[in-house]
Amino acid sequence: MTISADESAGTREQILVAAYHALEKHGYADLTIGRIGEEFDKSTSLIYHHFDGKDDLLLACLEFMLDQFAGTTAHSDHTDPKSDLESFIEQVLSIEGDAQQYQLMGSLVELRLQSTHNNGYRAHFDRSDLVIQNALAETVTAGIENGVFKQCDPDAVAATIHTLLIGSSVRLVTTGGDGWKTSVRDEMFAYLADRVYA
Amino acid sequence: MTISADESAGTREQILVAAYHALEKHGYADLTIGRIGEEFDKSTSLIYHHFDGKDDLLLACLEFMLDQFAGTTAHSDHTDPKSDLESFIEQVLSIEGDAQQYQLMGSLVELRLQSTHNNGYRAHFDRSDLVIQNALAETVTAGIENGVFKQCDPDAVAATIHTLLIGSSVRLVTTGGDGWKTSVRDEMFAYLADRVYA
DNA sequence: CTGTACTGATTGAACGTTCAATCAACAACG
DNA sequence: CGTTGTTGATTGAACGTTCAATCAGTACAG
Repeated sequence: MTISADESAGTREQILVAAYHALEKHGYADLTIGRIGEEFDKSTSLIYHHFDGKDDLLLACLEFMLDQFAGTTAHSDHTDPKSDLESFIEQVLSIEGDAQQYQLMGSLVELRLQSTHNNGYRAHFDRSDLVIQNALAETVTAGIENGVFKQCDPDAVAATIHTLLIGSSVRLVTTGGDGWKTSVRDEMFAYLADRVYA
Repeated sequence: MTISADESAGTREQILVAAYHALEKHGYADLTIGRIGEEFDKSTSLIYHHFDGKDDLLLACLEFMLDQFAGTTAHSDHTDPKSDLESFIEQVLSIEGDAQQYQLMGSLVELRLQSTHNNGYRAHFDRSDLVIQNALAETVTAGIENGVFKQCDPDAVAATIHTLLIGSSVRLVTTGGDGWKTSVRDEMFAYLADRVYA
């Protein structure tokens, strides 16, 4: 999932991509309008011609990323729900390898925390959680219909996995050790084996 | 767990308590040295006489809080490990009721996120995770020895619960809906019933 | 007299945002 | 065809605010 914008893209989209790259490079805490401006070839103040301000831009950038995610994840064929589930989990837990994705994950958690003060962000992450959880629940439902999974509550399983992955993301980007990681993975798979897999 | 400092306390501790209350009141994002100064009766600039700076003060405040936590939690008699475990979980999941504790939980997540840029914070939360996980693991171990719990890996169970609670904390302070909460609670207890309870 | 605790004023930097001015494209009109 | 008016994109400079940190000076204890 690489994001780029050639010169043909509209200015507004160029700015969105610039914000994305600035997030990758600096994280949210060190993100300034100036640094976003450095990531594209026009003037920094032009941003205010296309967006109401910093928050407006970042919110649009989040929507941009979520659409990107929804586009790639949605409409899986659901041939192998078990591997869909496990590779989704693995993708989160093994993100340390890619430095950019790792930084981006940190930025996303930082942005999520802004929901505390800002209702716009809160609305976004409410929707974001819904999208991700529904994708997970759909996978579980498909597995039940395939007979690969036993009867269970797909939404509850999805909510639990998602919450566990949020916790894992936070620990990944904020703590040093990784002894917890294999433990959590093992227990999560044991939970799935007990409660979900047929 | 109420924190206060009467006039007899040393100035350094008064400042720590002031920082704690400022965190409760404003959250980390809106926390300034000035606002910490408002929370105690001496001059704001006095802070720099007792601490190297903002980061130094907040780190000391975190240590202060962790010691407080370790003091109250440690040395439980472990008579009823099952209820110890469940009330710990419930305490996190039901924090919305207490506005101050809720704000503080948000602040703690915000502070945790600083580990991304700041090694001092990272070291603290490494230790903090260790303390909490060890407390949980001790409870599980006690349960196994009591015969209330079946044979399992106490550290792995502790890591999983702790990660799930971190994720829950983040969702609690950052999202609106709470449909996920009862789902997660139910699945978590089902996980415990399958993997831990005898 | 010496050092420690403490204070109020001040500094300097960073940052989001605004704004007047310029430029390029294009349509209308005589 | 050439002039003029209009609109949106773009720029660089500047403003106002916030905030962490510093500093010179005062009070007081030993």
